Amino acid sequence: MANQSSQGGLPFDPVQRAFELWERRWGASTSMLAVTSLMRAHQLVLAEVDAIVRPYNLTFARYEALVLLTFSRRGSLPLSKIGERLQVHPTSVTNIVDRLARSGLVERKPNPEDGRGVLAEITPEGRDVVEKATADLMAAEFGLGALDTEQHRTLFDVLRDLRHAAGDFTEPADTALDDMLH
Amino acid sequence: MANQSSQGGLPFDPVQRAFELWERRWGASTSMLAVTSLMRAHQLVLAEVDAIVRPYNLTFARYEALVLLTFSRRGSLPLSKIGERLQVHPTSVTNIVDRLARSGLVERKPNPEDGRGVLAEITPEGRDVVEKATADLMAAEFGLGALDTEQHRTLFDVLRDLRHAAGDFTEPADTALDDMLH
DNA sequence: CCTATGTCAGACTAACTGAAATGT
DNA sequence: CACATTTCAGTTCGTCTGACATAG
Repeated sequence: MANQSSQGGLPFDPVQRAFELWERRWGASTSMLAVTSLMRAHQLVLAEVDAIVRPYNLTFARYEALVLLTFSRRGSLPLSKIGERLQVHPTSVTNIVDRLARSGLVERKPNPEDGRGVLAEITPEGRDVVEKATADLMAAEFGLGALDTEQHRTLFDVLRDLRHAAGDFTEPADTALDDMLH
Repeated sequence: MANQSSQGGLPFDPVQRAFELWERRWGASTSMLAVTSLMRAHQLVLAEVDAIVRPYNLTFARYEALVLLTFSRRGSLPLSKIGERLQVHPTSVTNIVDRLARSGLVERKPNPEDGRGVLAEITPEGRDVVEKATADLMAAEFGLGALDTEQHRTLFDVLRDLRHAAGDFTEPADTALDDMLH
């Protein structure tokens, strides 16, 4: 993407600097430290994955929608389901699917089970693009190559607590994933 | 903000579900798991802090710019410095400062040390708004009240490694912050 | 002359509101 | 009828490019 965030490189950690100044003014706040870290890390990672996926005329959001379709049994899903799973606004789903359809990666179909509904169905070309983009993303380790598996897992664990508290899902904590990773 | 992301609440963890399906198709990728977690957590936290700060007619980005100004010696900074510190694009800085100026929280001044430059200077009303918004954010623990100090710190540590690898800053790892927090 | 600072116009992504069409 | 699904028009936010005026 060669965007703003990938060129800078300050001689000090701006997040830590902000924390120190903050502390003098309002007292130490570890949540401020964590939130600031999260915002900045997100910006950097998003820039990287967007750049990787850009040659396929995708954004990361569009890529995620495409992946979701490949995971469905029939290769198609109602737009409403896409919005629910990816947590994107209905009008944004319309927009994302339009964009994918214009690129020929997806087709709009009427939903045979619901006259109101529209299905987005992935095309063969869409499947091809997903495979290629996925290979690139995995080769680049989604921009997280500098972290080890332990750290990936730590991130997931802490952020899962966060997401759960924020209402992202209601399922009680389970151990299924622990089994898979060990 | 009462936006899209705060209403849903799936009966299962969508990130974990995606990871499981992913694994069957392309093999386990802990970086995929971490990135997906990061994206989703960011969305939720941003929605929360934006909502907290909204009554002051601020977004979190505008709030951050305002805080940065209160940290400066003279209460003013060149727009270029603001962009550098917050990692936002020059045209976005112009935009953010315009918006703050329209609300009377900031004033544009010519830079006496550089005829090309413009300073954004925080107004007394701006200082007042920062104090109030900060109190609200700290009361809400920046939306991270569900996590403990240990987890905040863990998040910072892992994300600092990530940011460092992504070129956010060049300083070698140091222990100053460890001293402060223990 | 070359570079840095900021602004402007214009495109793009995505979220949001509110309203409407269409079906269940 | 109330409700759900999707679309549309219009707004906001922030990023980006490319061009430009101005000044170091």
